[in-house]
Amino acid sequence: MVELKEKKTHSNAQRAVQELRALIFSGELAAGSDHLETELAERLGMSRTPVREAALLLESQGLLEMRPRKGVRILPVSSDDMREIYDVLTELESLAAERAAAIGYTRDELARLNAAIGDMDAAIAAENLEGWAEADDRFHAELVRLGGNSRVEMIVAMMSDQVRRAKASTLFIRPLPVQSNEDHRAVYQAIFKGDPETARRIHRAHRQQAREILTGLLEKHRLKSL
Amino acid sequence: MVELKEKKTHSNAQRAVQELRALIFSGELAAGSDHLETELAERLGMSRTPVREAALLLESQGLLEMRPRKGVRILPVSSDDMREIYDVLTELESLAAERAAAIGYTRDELARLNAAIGDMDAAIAAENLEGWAEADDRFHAELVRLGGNSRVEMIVAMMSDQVRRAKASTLFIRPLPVQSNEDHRAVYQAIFKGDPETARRIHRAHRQQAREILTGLLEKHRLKSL
DNA sequence: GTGTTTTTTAATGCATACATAAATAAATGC
DNA sequence: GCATTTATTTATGTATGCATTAAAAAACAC
Repeated sequence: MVELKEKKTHSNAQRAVQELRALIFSGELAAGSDHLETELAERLGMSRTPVREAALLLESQGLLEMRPRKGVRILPVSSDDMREIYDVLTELESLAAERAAAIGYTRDELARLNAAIGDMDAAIAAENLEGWAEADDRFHAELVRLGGNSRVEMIVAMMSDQVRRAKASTLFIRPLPVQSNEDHRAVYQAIFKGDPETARRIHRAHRQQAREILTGLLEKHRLKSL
Repeated sequence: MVELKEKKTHSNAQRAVQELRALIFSGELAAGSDHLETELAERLGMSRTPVREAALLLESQGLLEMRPRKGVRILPVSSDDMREIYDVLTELESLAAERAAAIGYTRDELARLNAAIGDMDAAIAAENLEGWAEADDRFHAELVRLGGNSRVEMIVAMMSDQVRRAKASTLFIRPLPVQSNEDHRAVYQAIFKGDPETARRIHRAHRQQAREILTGLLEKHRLKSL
């Protein structure tokens, strides 16, 4: 059998991280399910060593848990977890908004943020929920990037990962987020005008409201974990 | 040669994590220094495998960096890093203070927090800086614990680790933190009385001030990295 | 001496082997 | 039958070997 020799731009361990993430987000590795290292290794076509290293990383990111002899467990996210995560996101994103406003960006530098807002509007008009969710993610990621604190960026990315699956599950039981974009615009304006207090205050309120809506939904629908 | 058969309560990988942390905090593995996996493995009396796993974990915690062929680099902490870290700590600890106040604890449940404040007073009176630093750490850790958000706890612990070495280096060039404990008491009071807004506001101001003092010191003494 | 190519060295990334210990099944006693 | 012990299985944790390849050293040209 002839091996296809593809150029290896990534190490196997890196590939394992990416592929495991993809499997988790797609739900192929369901929340709460257990998987032996050997099984995952075979699935990814590599030995246990790089799989183990990848799993160790994903464990530190809170996506899974390695339990001796029970295999790798994909962590479910409970509504309590969701509350914790949203609280962290609220604080750190508000900080980012404040800092972004304090730094003072040009309209050009804020183009991506603005574009995300536009895309959300368009998606809402088209009732395209996935499109809206994608643009919303983009808005928040860009906001945090503009905040200029690499640690905040990292933590927010990590927490966002943890809720990503939940978002997919709740997307279709949510109300259309029409109010949401007014907040986004107001945050954008405050950043552009260089008004840190306003940027913080509005974004904070925005996030707290999002939290209430989401946790309310989860409880109403008895979704204890995702 | 007879092997001493000690009971192994921890895996080698866990031991490696603990010992590497200890070596880093003690400065035996100095910030900025490089160390080959083989060297560390020999030093810890185990093979490369568990050392590698430990290093992977510590990398995810921001204590070191694994660079192919260059070995494991113990990460220095620049004054910019310090600013980032303090900003994160400010936000998340303030959240914890607010939540702790909202939860409403009895005097008994707040005993450890109160004890830490007392110990700081005593240490200041005795001009025992290490003692003060230890009690200060204890205060902050307990505050965060009372906040009841496990993710906040984890992140704060991680960030605190990153500044731990810096604290040791700057401890003796700092002014005696006399004002500091008034803030601590006020935060304690607000939590005990169940006043979330006050708890948040005071702790936030306290942390921001600490940040200013520390970054000011670092720049004054031209300590670019630690 | 300086810049370029070739050779050598050696650190890592990964596969593999295996001892250990947990979990399960089988065997035994009553 | 049921409880208890023993045997068996098997997933992990770790050591080890090796191919790969980046970096260092050497050889070479000029």
